[in-house]
Amino acid sequence: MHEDLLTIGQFARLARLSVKQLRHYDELGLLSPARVDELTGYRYYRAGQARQALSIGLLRSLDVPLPVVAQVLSGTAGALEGVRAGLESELERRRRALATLERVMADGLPSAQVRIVREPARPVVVAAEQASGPGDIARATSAAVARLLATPAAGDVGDVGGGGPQLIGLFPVELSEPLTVEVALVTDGPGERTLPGGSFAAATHVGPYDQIDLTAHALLAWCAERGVAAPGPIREVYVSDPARTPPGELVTQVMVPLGEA
Amino acid sequence: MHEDLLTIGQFARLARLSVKQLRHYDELGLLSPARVDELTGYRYYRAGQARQALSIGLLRSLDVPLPVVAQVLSGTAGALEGVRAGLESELERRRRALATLERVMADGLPSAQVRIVREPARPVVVAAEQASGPGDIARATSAAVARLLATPAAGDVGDVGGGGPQLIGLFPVELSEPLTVEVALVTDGPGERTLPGGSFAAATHVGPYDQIDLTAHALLAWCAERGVAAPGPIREVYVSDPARTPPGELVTQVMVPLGEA
DNA sequence: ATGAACCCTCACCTGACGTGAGGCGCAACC
DNA sequence: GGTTGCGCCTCACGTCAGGTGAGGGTTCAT
Repeated sequence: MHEDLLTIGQFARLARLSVKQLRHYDELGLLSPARVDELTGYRYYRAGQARQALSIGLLRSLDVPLPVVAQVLSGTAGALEGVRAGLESELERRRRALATLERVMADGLPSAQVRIVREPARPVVVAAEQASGPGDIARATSAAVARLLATPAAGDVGDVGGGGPQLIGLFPVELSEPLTVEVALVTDGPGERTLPGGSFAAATHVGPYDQIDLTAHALLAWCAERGVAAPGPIREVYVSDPARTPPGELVTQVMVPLGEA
Repeated sequence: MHEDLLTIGQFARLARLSVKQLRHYDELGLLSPARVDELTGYRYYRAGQARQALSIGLLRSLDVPLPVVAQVLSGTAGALEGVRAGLESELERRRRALATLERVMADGLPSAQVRIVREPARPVVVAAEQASGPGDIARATSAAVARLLATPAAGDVGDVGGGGPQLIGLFPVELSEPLTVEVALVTDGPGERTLPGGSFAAATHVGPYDQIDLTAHALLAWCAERGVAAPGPIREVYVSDPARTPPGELVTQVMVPLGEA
């Protein structure tokens, strides 16, 4: 009687999905067969359901998770925006990861030359920013820098070595949340805070900012092998002017505090 | 006695890994503790193992899978190349997916205007290429086009409408492997093969080639709702010259065969 | 001695299916 | 009317790199 009903295999070919996918979507209530034989459990679909099935396949090929697909199919507007944002930041993260991986392949696992330096305490003004995870540190840092340089109090800044204002990034050693990134700007007069001095293990990073992890890891390995745990945040001193230097030649001092001595 | 041994928690802080990760790596044999208390099962690590642990964390942050991390740490050269290639193609796929998703968000789920057209049989020369999966179709197609246009037999080509040589892509409806993509070039005289004519469901795609899926899905939905299964490969007729048209304005005819009638 | 912090194993959860086992159902052919 | 072969069913387990929690033992400092 129901000659316009298709078995799951026929429908799968029509919709370019696997039988397993269709069963899974049925189980989730995302696409229920038009009829299910109560005795045998056989699923039967109408040809008209193929549009829905194809839409699921299309959205899945765009990496939209099934719960969001369900929202889209039920007509919820704007359900895709969160997915889009997530995919975009994931894409950006992967872009950086690939570039860094290529550098690791060229240079080998990082092993920087480590020096011990002594730094005086410095008066600074700071801007803090919360990062939602390790992958968000890059965004948080540049946001903090922008806020700091836009502050009117930044008029009284030092001009160390003639290289423009001296910025120092401060990053917690522990990656557990909440992750607070701080950027400090060295001032001439007394600042709102004093960045403590002391001795540091330091290494020079040459290359894009998003590959600083390589040098930081080498530095942390150096410290760890000596059983030293950093008593404060890792510092990055931005030596080059990113507006005038190509990313591959940017020079950054990376420093791990060793103590006040 | 062993005062230089660290508990798993201390070592985890030093290496910026979670305790769970360290236990997992122990289980996999990737990073075994220096000593395991036989009575209590407590794991103890040497500070010197931190470099290894940090390297694992670094490579994991670059999306290198743990088995490959193990190879790298055991000194296998070139172990990363396969990973790099995989990450690169995945990155490219995600780039396309994001652009397509943004178009879906702007235009809604695809619903193209479908016409029924009749096409004559045409003499053609063809180039075939294997694709290793749905994500590889773009590469395979452009490889086939390049091979076809480099063929010396392409001298006798038609110049339909003055728009240069007429290329037609042929893509199987089923996405199961092996996936063979073919590209046909219409010739004036008798070709090596004859592309069968018949009636087709056709829709016009405007936009980049990697978003043709949108129009194809709309077309397949149209066919599926009428219970029609394509008896041959889907055709794409490239109307615009990709060398002279920006990707957003490229025009392509997408056609699903309906039969010989 | 006691409490806090630390550590152990075991078991189950994530997403979106793929794979395979073991067992019926269905259509067609002889 | 039997048989063959394919299609369909459910159930259970694997993927990957861990996270989460239960329930219980250990270590260390008061």
